[in-house]
Amino acid sequence: MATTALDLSRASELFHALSDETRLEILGMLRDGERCVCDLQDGLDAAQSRLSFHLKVLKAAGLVSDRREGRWAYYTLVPDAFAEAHDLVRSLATERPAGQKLKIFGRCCD
Amino acid sequence: MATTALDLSRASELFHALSDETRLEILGMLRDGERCVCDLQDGLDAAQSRLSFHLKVLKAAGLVSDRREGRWAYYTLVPDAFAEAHDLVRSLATERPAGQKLKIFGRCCD
DNA sequence: TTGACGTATCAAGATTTGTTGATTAGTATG
DNA sequence: CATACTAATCAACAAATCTTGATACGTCAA
Repeated sequence: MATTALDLSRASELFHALSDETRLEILGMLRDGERCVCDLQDGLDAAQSRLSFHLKVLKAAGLVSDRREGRWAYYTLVPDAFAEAHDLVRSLATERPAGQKLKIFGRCCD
Repeated sequence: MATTALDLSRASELFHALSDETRLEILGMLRDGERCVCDLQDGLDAAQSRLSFHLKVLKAAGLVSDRREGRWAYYTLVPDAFAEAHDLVRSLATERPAGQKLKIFGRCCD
């Protein structure tokens, strides 16, 4: 009976994190596996603080996690968050079950 | 051999359209099927111009389509766009095939 | 034709987001 | 210890986005 009242604020956070090209490039690089920030910098040639800013957004959304090792920081994708995004997209596109239709007080335009 | 070089600007447009709570609410209402703008207004109690603005963003991203009938405008979900978003999320989360790994000129941090 | 209605568009302002360069904090190395 | 290095944070600015209220446009009904 799980009702599918999707969490709007979570959904918008997730999609917002995915809505910037720099961040998508970062995620693209992480598809190969874990990367240190310095590699990402080389790959994207983005200013260090810019990269750091976007990594922070991605991490806040739960899409990546980080690991410290000595003076380096390594970032990795978090599959669960992608699964979550995936599900959100699907439920948005899915017709609401008959019993759960929204009631609007009669169409104004009939 | 289809290479999966995902279209960043398209992806960010799509996710940006999904990244706003008002727009997600609109999409949520459209899950029940086609709606006229006036119904959406009732359902969301949002100013008319605000609604119109968000519908425009959704339409520009291809997530909804509109249909005119007399003085009313009806909006509907466009399943293809959701399928596209769906695929984008999946490919972001999917490990890049071995042959297509990005080459970075040696890790700076080894 | 006139007036009411539904919707889109526009201009102005507010808010949020992203960029840049400088600084800070922590860690390794000489 | 002093220095170099990685990365996070901050402040200031720039740019994009959202909101609001006003106006314009097309359509319907009297």
